[in-house]
Amino acid sequence: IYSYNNLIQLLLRCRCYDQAFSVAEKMAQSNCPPNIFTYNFMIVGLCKDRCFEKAYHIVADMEKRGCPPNSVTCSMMIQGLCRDNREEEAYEFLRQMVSKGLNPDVIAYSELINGLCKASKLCQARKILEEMIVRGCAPNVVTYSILLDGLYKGNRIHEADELLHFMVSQGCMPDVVTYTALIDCLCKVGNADRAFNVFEGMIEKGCIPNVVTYSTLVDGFLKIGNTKQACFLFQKMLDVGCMPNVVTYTSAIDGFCKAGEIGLASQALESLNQAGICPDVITYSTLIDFLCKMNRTDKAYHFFLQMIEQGHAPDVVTYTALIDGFRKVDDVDKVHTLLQAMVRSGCTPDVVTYNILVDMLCKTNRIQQAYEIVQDMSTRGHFPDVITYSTLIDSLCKMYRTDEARDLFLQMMEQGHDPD
RNA sequence: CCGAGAAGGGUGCGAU
Repeated sequence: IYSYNNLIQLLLRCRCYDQAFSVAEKMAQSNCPPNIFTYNFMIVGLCKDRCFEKAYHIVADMEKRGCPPNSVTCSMMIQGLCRDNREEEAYEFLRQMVSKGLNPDVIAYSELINGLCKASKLCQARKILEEMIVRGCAPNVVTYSILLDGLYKGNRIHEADELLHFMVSQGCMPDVVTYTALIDCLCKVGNADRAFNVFEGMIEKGCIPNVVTYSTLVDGFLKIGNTKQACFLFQKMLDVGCMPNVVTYTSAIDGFCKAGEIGLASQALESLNQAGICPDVITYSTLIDFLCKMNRTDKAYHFFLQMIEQGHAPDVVTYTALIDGFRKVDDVDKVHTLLQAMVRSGCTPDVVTYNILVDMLCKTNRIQQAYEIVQDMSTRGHFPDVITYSTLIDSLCKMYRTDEARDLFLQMMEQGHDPD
């Protein structure tokens, strides 16, 4: 059975589903029938490739063949469905499992809560928390941290505070992830100083910050322009033997660049290389964006070619940063070349890319073409946001076409976008 | 021999 299961896992990793299925079929007919691990391996593979119909089929098969799904099966299905933005279906699946007498465990519930939180369905997520408690499944620190992070990111700080007290009252102590989520929340609202207090508080309580905690704080301080404190934390993490990773370095490079501390930025880039850490697509995009903003599109393009050489595929953000750079130096040809290259490489322009094109057309007095782009983006499923509208409105106002501007303003509100 | 949580990059307007 071990050999069979290993083989199946290997086949699934190579996406050879048919072969994996036929091995499982052979097992079923041999004197070595598939066990729960065999089935769960198959389900995790299928979910990763969004083949949910096949996965459902296996779950049904398991019941028929006397090897009913367990809570691992359940949580993997929920995870897969949630990653495909099918939270409702995930919940339905969980309910079905419950009705068949299977008690989902804390991980299955946490998966569902995580999926709902990531989809900003916080009220539903809270309901699941209550539901699991009613069913006698105690949430753990992971469950609470998921919900807390969701509430923080949804700016529901007060609710989060209450939940934090509740979790502690249930004897569940915050861990490094719980603290880091809170620290990130404070940093994101520009309050890195309070985040730092939380950081000191967690140490006092014996909770050791890790590389994510430090990276969060370094980024938080850089985002409010406190280079000094960011450097202090960077040094502190080295002192305590916590090694910065590609995220820490990239965050530092971005922050230093934006603060105009070019010396520090190149130092960080050098340290990254010396530490033998591989820059990733975000590191490259950060550098490319900075160079573009300095009007050094030539250098930016050089990094763009270099990243491809190094085997890092540029993504929509990389292309968009470059496109923005080239249009700001009025290199319209390059903008079009890049757009084509982007689409050819399988990168779909998103609302930010479109907004740049809209702005480019507006600023060259081609409002009509800008409107056409907005039409086009909508048909491709990218709907204009408050920035698209502001770009058009600004340009119309500057041309004294205030009636049109007002119409757009009203249209924007009708579409549910509050003016910022 | 199988499953869960936290950190980094791109777009508009803005005083003289």
